[in-house]
Amino acid sequence: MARIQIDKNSSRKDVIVSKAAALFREKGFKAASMRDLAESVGVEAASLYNHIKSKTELLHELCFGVANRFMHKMDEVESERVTALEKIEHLIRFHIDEMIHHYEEVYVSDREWKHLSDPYLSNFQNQRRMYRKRFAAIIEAGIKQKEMKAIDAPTAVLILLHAIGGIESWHRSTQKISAEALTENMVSMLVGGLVNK
Amino acid sequence: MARIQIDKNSSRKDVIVSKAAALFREKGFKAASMRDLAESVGVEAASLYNHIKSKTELLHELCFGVANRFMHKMDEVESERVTALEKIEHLIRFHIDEMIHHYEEVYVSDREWKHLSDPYLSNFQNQRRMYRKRFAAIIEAGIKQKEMKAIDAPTAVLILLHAIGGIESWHRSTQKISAEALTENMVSMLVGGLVNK
DNA sequence: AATTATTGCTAACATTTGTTAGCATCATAT
DNA sequence: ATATGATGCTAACAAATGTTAGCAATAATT
Repeated sequence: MARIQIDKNSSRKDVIVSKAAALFREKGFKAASMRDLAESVGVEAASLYNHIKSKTELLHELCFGVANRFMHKMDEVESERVTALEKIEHLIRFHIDEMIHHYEEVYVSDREWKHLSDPYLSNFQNQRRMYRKRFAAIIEAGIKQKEMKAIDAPTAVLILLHAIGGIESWHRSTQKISAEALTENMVSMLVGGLVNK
Repeated sequence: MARIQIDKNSSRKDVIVSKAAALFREKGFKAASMRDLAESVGVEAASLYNHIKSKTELLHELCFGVANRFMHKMDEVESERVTALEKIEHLIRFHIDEMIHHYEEVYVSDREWKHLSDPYLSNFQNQRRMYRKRFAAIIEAGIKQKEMKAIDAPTAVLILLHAIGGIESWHRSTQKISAEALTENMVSMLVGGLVNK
């Protein structure tokens, strides 16, 4: 009889959630079936329900796991006693790092949250809006201090966040430059686009 | 008896494809059903098949319609007799313009092409790869001419294309700045991130 | 060793899905 | 006015989907 293999510090549910992230990333939430997931876990579809309540619960776990990490980082960065530009760079580096090392979860959270259902959906959207507002506020502070050029802060946020999402293409490319080189190139280009030269 | 309304220069199929773009953008290709589409067109689901062969054909039309427009523009820009930096700016402006005025099609082509099936899938992926290669080549030329700073060209392409995809958020935001302001802000930040200051 | 709680399997379910067949209705051209 | 092709409708289909029930096997606890 098949059994879901676990290593210490991770429950069987964790294994399922993690496999779900990979699958949802590859096929999209809607196109990924519970039977697909079961196969990737090495078990029959019905058996998954001993560990999870529903397919959507998997999406909740992924989306809010990611959202919470970003919110926590925002708290941290906001309380740093450094220039606005440095705060922005810290956030950018965090985003890049997350996108490199927790690719699947972050990607799924970013692209598939539409398939959440209320009240989770509104909740998630609110968190997202808040996060961007706080991000924009830092940029506006930097503009006021003349550290950055006078651009529309919400637009800058949108550019930054989506640009970093492009790391998806890096993951899928056959000839990857190193993670460090990728990071420095991105930071250089994105911060370079903000500063008051 | 219901009838698909057409205005001159657009067939009934065009109407369906256009409604499909809006629907696929909103719900995603997999989650959007033919019955949804039929309702949005104002007709019964089965009636759609008098005009189209399959659901996937709709995705083909959208994806290759967009891809062709971008390829055509690339041909045009490559043959311009201007600096590499100007070529890049032209491409950026074209992307922004497409994303503003043909939002739904471009967005769907960008996010849902995974659901194409071979041979269309490979075909589309190839076109995409080619486009990015040509884009990167222009950047590399600009670097050689010292117009831009020495960054990894494929990474720069990935940043540019994904950043512009962020216009999606602009469309959905309640308080939009004008399309012109959006364009100039984006160009300023993206070109600013490239130039050798 | 015996009992209990976890975990997995088979079978089945109700829905939803894309699509087709067959027929009715409309618009257009003769 | 009649014929013809285009367009629409109802009904139905097979396949795929998420999920549940009931039972068997395994692991954990006493």
